[in-house]
Amino acid sequence: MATIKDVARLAGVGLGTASRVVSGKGSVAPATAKRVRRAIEQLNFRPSHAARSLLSGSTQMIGVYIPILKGTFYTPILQTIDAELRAGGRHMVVAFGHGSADERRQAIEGVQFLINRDCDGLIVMSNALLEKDIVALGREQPNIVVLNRVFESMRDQCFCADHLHGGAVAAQALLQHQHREFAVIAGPASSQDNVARIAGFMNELRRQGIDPQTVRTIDSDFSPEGGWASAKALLASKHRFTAVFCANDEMAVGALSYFQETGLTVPQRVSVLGYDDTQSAEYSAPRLTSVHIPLREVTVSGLNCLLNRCYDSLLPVQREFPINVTWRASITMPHQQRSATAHPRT
Amino acid sequence: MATIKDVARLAGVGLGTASRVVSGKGSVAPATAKRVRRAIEQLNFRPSHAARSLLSGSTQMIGVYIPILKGTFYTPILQTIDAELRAGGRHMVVAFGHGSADERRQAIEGVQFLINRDCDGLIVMSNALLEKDIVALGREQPNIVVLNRVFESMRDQCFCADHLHGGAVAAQALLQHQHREFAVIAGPASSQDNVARIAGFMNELRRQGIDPQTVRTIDSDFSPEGGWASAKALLASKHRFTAVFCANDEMAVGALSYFQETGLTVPQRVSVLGYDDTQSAEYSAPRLTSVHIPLREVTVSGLNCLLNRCYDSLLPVQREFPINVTWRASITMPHQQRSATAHPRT
DNA sequence: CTGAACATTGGGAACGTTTCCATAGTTCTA
DNA sequence: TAGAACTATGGAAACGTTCCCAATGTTCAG
Repeated sequence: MATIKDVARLAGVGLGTASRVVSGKGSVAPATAKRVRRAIEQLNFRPSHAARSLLSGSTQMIGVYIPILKGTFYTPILQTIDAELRAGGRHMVVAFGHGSADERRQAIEGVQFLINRDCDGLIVMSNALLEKDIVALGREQPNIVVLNRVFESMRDQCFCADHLHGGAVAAQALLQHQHREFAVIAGPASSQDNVARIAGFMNELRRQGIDPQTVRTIDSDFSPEGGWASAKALLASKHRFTAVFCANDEMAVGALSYFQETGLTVPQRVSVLGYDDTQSAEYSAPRLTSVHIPLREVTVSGLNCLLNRCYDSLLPVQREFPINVTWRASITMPHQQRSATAHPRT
Repeated sequence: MATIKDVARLAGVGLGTASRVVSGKGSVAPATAKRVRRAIEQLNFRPSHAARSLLSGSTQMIGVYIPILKGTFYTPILQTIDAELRAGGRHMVVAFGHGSADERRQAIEGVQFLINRDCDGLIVMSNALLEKDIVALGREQPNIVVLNRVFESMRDQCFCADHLHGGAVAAQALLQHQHREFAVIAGPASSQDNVARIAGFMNELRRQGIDPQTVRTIDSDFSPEGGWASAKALLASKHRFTAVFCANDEMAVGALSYFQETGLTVPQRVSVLGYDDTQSAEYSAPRLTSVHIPLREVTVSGLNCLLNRCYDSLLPVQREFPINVTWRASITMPHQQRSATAHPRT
């Protein structure tokens, strides 16, 4: 690989001049610049990032930690980060957890890995991390932004939609359609955003005169498998409900699948509401009505906040994110359906 | 950030000695090593990758280009690459295309970007790239491996399941269930692996005495939207069929969604077969029977081949990949169903 | 006791940039 | 026309490693 010295030699100029042409800083006589550019072309010279990083102390590299790359939730986030970053000539390096056990250790290791790789900044998503973990990590690399979760000790570096409100929106959607008997398929209790949306849902129910005690909640794990199994458990429990609120779309899809298997048609016999409005909601059978979280805006704001920290730029950052529901086909009025337990074919 | 000089000074040793302890090469007296390690601990020293790269000429970084991160096809690939790489202390940097128009230019730019970032090697997936593009790119960085597609000029760097055979497997699955009237929802004609699986499907049909002319094929785009629209077009065309072969799961899911909307129950009235056996097949409604491609093995083999090139390791590489079908609920015998066009409720 | 073999150590050179300073040449001002 | 103010240029220093060579100390065979 040609170096800038080769370029300088070929162009018959000094090292400094060649460098000035490459980086575009400082003044160079037009004729000289042209000669240098020709040499660059001829040698197919491209500056070494390693050398630049060494000198500048900046790698132009942002690390992203994602607990698991499965399902449709995280992919748009990565896509967004990559696009934004690459537009600015920087790049993204990713570390994934591999799911299953010991997520906390995985998260710590993953983030550590990214820090060791000299990332200028980090974007972290994890429910398994504890407050003290993030604090410890932050000591090594203060440029951290957290998505979809808030740590009290660093609120201004956390970007998260108001899931308490999101839960309320979900409840309203169902109440609006005259539903009064509910079931809930919740995410894991360890997930902060899950508990917020469930709490929001229950609060709104209470506010509208429905006793949260009457709703049967099953805790699951955000996966379609979990949704499927929860739907099964729900039906087995003989609890009466005309609508199910699922804490994310993946579980809703799993539930849809189970209902279909048992001949309980949606929405004719049960209404189903999803959450997140991810791609899996769009073409499920039936298409899933879901609470829409503007994840793109959340991501961009978080990223911008990070870039502002790392490179003192002044990118716009937004802290409030509107939540609404995307209406599709999985919800109808209950007088058009009979209670789920009434005639399950199972 | 502490440097190795600080470590040496604090430990009261020379630069070389400190370096020997850090890298674990060369001999150091146990007592000295201990002092150095303590200094490392105390200063929280971590070696600079930039400096190492500069000296060694290797970044320990593998670039991955993916045309678009949407749906469930590419995510397990990324997950696999990340896990394998990270286990070896290396890391992955990703560049995505943003879909839509001009995929070829996007792919070239994306790969160029990765090359400029000094990746030691590249994994590329793209149907839009031309033979000459990959050749040109290969001149700049010869360590390239291509997944799920084969370029004639670099067969040994391409890892791809035998989709011609995959298509045949698909046909057999349907024929086995007594189907004789078919429709096909195909991927884009520009996609090499798509045309292979369709050709394989048709060949097998012919071999078993069915005229491929009698099957109605609709070209689509691998997306659920496309599958949905194609299913609609299929029904509108009044073509008779008892089974649909979809060239990937995403389109199959879209088709399932459309069939559900129009009351055409699957598999009672139409059988649907997917391809790739991705996660979207697992919890669709009904669960989708799909041709299983061992994508993990393909990915690992490709990656290993690349690592062998980059770091002359001797990781195992596999070139033949078994294809079979994962049976779920979307296929049944046609005498249990009536031809799709017979009574569409539409 | 002597010299050879070996273990341990210190420090300079090099990797490929950018930045800064010094120098030379050129234009402008009074 | 003298000097000031620029512009254009070359090259040394520095970034943080690793590798190599030289130097020192230690052990051991004869």
